[in-house]
Amino acid sequence: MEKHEIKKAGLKVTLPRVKILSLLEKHGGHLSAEDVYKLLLGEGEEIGLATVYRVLTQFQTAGLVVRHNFEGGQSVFELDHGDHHDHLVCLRCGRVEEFVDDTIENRQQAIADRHGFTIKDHALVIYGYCGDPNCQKDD
Amino acid sequence: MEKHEIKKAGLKVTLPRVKILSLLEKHGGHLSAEDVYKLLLGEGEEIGLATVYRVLTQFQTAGLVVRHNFEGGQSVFELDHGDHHDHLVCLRCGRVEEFVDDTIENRQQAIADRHGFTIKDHALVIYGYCGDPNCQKDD
DNA sequence: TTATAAATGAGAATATTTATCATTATCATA
DNA sequence: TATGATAATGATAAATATTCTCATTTATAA
Ligand SMILES: [Zn+2]
Ligand SMILES: [Zn+2]
Ligand SMILES: [Zn+2]
Ligand SMILES: [Zn+2]
Repeated sequence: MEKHEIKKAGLKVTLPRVKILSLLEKHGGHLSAEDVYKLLLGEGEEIGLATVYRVLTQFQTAGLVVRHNFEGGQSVFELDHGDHHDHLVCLRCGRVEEFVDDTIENRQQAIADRHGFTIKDHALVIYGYCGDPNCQKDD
Repeated sequence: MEKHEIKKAGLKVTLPRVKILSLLEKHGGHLSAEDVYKLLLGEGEEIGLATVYRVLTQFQTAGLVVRHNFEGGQSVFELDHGDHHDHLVCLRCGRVEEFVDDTIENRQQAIADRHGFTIKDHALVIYGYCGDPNCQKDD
């Protein structure tokens, strides 16, 4: 239940927080702050955009969600299920697919070691055209 | 010579374009549009920020520079020497180091194939703390 | 040299995100 | 359950990054 997760994160259980977390759980995908805002408005909820940004950032700090900075404007957020993954993003339709590759993950560690870096995070995004015929046709 | 590269790119050879390209060649590193703007102002050049953005975007389109969207606000630009590479970014001092790993590059292609994606581009950024003692100490 | 088309620079406009602050809601305690 | 200290909210302003507009200047080919 959302309330428990929010409490566990050390945050007060408020209506906006419950609504945002529920939406992320229901939707599943990768949503921008504005997406979340508009979807909640569409559901008849009263919420402010500033609150959405604030809460998403708090959820990120608490480890409930991850933020991704794909190309093009807005950050997107998704629930953090603890399973790190990287992304394929379609430049035509915006579809996002997820993947993990242990070989890549391991190579990154080796590279960081060689450069004397301590890894805190990483982001691998493959941009391209997804399998949809409309996205594959070149113009 | 810069003039030739600009002409080759199908762009008129103008003072701002030559200055920006020279700066990128001289500096070598990863500069934001604002960095470029301020460095040129510091050299006594008269140039507008809008022109810097415009020209960098044109250079990117022409394949003279690459744009990277690291975490935290501004895009950064570097000369495109045709040698693709990915980046290590220090979260403390901002240092940027470059690397290429053929294994990672190949794995990406395999992943895209499996998902039916046609790769157009990709970005791999490893964030962490670089070797500098000031950056390694945790607080 | 001149005409034409393109480029520039200043500032307005847009887009995304964060900060401010008066009001409201939460929740531990009584 | 009522209360009050404290934290959260939402409207709006502000900050940040980038793009657009347009009058003026500049490049280049004839
Ligand atoms: Zn990964
Ligand atoms: Zn994902
Ligand atoms: Zn790469
Ligand atoms: Zn680089």
